[in-house]
Amino acid sequence: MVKRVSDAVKRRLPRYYRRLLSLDEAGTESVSSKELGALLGLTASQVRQDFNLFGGFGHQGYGYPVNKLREALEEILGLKRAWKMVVVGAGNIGRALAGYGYLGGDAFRVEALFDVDPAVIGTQVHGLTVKSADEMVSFINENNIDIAILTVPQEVANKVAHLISSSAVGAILNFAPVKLDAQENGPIIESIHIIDTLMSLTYQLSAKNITKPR
Amino acid sequence: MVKRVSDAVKRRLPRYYRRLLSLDEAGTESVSSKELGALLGLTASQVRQDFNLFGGFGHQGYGYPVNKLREALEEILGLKRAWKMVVVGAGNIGRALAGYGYLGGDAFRVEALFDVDPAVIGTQVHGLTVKSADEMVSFINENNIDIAILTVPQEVANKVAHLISSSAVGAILNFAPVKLDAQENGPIIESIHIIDTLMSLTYQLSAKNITKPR
DNA sequence: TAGATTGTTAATCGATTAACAATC
DNA sequence: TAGATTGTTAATCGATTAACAATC
Repeated sequence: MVKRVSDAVKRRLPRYYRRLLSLDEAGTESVSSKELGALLGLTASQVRQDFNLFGGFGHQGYGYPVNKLREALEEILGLKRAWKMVVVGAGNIGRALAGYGYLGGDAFRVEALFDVDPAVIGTQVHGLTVKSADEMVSFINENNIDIAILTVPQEVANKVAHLISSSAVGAILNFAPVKLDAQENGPIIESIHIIDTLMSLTYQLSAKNITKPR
Repeated sequence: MVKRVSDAVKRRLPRYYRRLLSLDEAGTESVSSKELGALLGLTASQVRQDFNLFGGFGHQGYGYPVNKLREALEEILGLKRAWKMVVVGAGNIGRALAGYGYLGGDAFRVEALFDVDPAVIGTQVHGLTVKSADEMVSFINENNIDIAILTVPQEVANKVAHLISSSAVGAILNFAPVKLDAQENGPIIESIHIIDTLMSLTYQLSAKNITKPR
């Protein structure tokens, strides 16, 4: 009954959720596929196709009940429970993410922060004491960590990712600007390449200047 | 002669570039579309199609000259010049990005960091003195800033984005978890929604457990 | 009821993959 | 030369859009 969920849909689900959350908080009772599509830059068809992958949430002539759909998405996205995370690498980005609180909610919790630098180990970051990377794998396993956020320098990213993959962690969120080698039966990997997005901007800015100089 | 570059290609260009850079630094002279595709998880066809959008860089029977292709991508992506940036919002992520240095290179430079909090204004972050948001637009215009990195709380993100759009900035890199309203003839906007990527992970972790419990 | 809007099938569009002649 | 690999056209695949009967 459950159809295949494409990557494109997978990426849209959080966007639907965020918007439905804000509609719900604003007290909106229902929303049509057309309205929601307009808010997100999608067609009404696309919205309906997407929601129908997970079941019929709408009512003809009425639209979708905001609260009910929000709840359903919360369930689908796994936001009804808390997820335990560790941050690996206490550099700029790592330290920033260690203070991460989810939109006022509590789905994501950073339980520990690791580094290899003796000068950094033992220091306090957002109420956490930086731990030695030597303790990482055992900490992940003993504390049932779900997600490891990888913010180490690119030179060692794959080495550290391998180490993480030897633990029981479920997923890695990678911020290093390298492609991590996927492991057979290893953690799910998603990457955020900030530098790629910056380059995409400079590409567009450069291309723009060719056709339409400012 | 230049064909339309799809969003999918636009997102692959930085990945090609990063890989070619590391191949070049490793002294590799040539790479075939098959080899490069394998390194990036793409088909050889796709690699050849992509490069052919920008001209014939390859040689039959030989492949692509790494250094020449890297140079070409550097040109295409606009990395031969420096881009001036400001960070708007001196919170966790903003402060982290203010210390941003590009992969040892010098294409991206953070020139200033702005905030509205009087307690933060005037403090030092990575060698920069946090400036008042009141000075932002004039600073952007007087210093020919190319890119504004937006790291303010979501509640004010669109308001601040509007303000930024009233300046001469070319692009906004948005980290706030909201969709920014696109402006007619306004800056190019790209967003990095960290929370969306986390939700995509928990979706996958949840879906995984339904079919294959651990 | 009449109007609105869904769920779902069919049509379209675009991106990816395959194929292969050209040629280094 | 023979083998390898490109550039490019054609085929396939999948995602998006359109259409419309069902129905609230």
